[in-house]
Amino acid sequence: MSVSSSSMCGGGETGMRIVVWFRRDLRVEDNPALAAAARAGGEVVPAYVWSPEEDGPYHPGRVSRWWISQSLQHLDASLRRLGAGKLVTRRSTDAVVALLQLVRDTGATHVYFNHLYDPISLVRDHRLKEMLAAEGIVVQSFNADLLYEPWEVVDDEGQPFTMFAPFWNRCLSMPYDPPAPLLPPKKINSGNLSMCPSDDLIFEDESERGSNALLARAWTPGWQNADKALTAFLNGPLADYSVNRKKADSASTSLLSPHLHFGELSVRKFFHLVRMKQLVWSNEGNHAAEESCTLFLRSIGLREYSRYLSFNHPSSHERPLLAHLRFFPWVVDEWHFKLWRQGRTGYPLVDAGMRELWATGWLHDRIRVVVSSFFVKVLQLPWRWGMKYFWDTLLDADLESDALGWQYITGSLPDGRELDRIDNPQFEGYKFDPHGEYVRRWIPELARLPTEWIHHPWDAPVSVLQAAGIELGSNYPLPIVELDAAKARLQEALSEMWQLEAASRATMSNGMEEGLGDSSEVPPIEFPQELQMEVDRQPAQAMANVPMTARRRQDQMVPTMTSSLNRAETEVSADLGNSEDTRAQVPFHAHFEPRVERQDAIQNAEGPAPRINGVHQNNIFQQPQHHRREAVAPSVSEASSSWTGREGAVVPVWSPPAASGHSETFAADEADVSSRSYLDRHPQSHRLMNWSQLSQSL
DNA sequence: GACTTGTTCTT
DNA sequence: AGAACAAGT
Repeated sequence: MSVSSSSMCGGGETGMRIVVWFRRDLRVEDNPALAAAARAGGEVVPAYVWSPEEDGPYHPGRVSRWWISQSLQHLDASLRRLGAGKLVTRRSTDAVVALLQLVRDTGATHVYFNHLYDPISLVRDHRLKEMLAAEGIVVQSFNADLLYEPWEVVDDEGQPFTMFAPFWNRCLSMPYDPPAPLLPPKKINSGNLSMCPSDDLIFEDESERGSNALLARAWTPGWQNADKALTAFLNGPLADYSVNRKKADSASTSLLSPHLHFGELSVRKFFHLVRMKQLVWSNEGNHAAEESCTLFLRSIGLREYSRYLSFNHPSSHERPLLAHLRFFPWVVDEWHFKLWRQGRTGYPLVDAGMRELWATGWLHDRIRVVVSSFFVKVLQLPWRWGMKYFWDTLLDADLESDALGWQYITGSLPDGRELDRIDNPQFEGYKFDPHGEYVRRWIPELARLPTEWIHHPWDAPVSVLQAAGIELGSNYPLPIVELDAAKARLQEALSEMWQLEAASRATMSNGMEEGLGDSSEVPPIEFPQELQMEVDRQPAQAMANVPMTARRRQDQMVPTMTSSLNRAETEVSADLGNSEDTRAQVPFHAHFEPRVERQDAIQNAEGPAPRINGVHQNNIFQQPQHHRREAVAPSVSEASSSWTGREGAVVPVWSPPAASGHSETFAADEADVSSRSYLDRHPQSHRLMNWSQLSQSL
């Protein structure tokens, strides 16, 4: 190594020194990278790098940042208890650079970390591995996040699955079980890190402090708390999950997703414990409880599948998987987008959901489907906007899961929902919220409306509305888009989509050369201003420890009470107490627009609305998959054949999935030649993570 | 017991 | 839309 030992903060004796790089695996238990480091007996340098600029528009939102900060404190305390010095933290615009620096600072000889599967991490980790290897550092990476690595789960022909059901069936019938969870290491051998510089990481700014303090009332990040929550769920709501999961409030759900997202909880431990419960209940003949386990495991399966999909189709967070969807003429209407975010669409269930999301950073899975389906099918807004808003506001924001969810809703999965069938929020309302309690909790304006009308106030007799103190169009909006109008518009849009698709096919077969697709690519619809505010537009300064706010949306500001019990006690009573003032709880930017403007907007929506052709007019040509066989990158095929235990030195590297029956219809996000890097093939990912900027800072 | 008709679910 | 399932003829 080129660094002299005198400059090393760890003392510099010639032993094995291992940097354990924590990311979204903020736990001590069942953490393969940490366990391997502890077992190796060398000195362990636990490290965390905060480099949000790398994530481009998908850098963590306020609530996520709050969670990280809490979780890191918890992790640090745990590590110290085990004998580790301290969690070394670094602030950088480039995690790879920061780690190289840390390796030099500490004289580390090894770097261990656990795998991630989002497109940004796949590329970054691959680069890290190459650069460390070039410096003679040993890199080992591990599976901590999944039951099985994506490349382990393939169909009978050895191809990746393109549908969830067969994927999950295969996971459940693999010839070997997912590894049993590891216990926390008994002792971590620490070098002397007292001189090793750490940066203070700042995850919130002044304006966020108040809101964040409220989060702490409802959530306790940290792996040990995650473990407690897990136990509570397994012994409590799990048994009734199959009966209760339809209810819109969160009493029946596990509330574990933020813990899972940050890796505070090991899915494998989770999986094994649920399976044990299932076995017990099965033996007892408790059919409902057994079914609950099956259903719950399925939701773990969806999480697995989201990583699987992201690995096999790295652009699935920005481009529809089914090629024809790229021609869908999304309606670019920022006003509707705003009304949706504010919970002012005139459809009570949708509005209640959006207000809960804003207020708490949480939404029941069913309601997520309702609001996103409304977004995509009734408003026909670009799905990426909705996904980005979810990303910014959800406490469990997770790029892979959210991409899967939105692709599902958009009809971009071979086994997803059809795009052309509009769900009726009124019917869904009576399904998920039969007594209107959920709506009344989040839309106090409607609190006095009888259940009969609660999900369709526009049908209510004037006398009923008057008695309830509701004046539609002023107190509470009329539907911003009528369902019938939406259906008609959707049909139009779909036929336009098919026409464009056919036209592109014609162009393609008209003798354009194959493979020109990528260069003429039309970028996806830009995010509107409101969604860009969280991106730091300043040129990033290395090591600058600035909070990343250039222009910030007005913060979420309602107390965060996620357990419905808490909610019932505090917020409801507060809401009902003074129904006049509760508007203060409704998210809005600066002010409510005057009524007149709203009427305009409604008319506007029903008349010709501004549209732009979704994406890619010229170039959506599916790459003919000539290279199927040789399409697997060497490192991956090596990995899939030699991967037995956890001790891999293999970093998952994206490689194009070979064609299977379905991938004919899949968009060509994974064009061709295997020898080129993922980045060469994915110009959009360059854009996403500002690759050029990162390269320059090297 | 083979038919209907209705309901729920789909990532 | 279509499959799987339930409950009624």
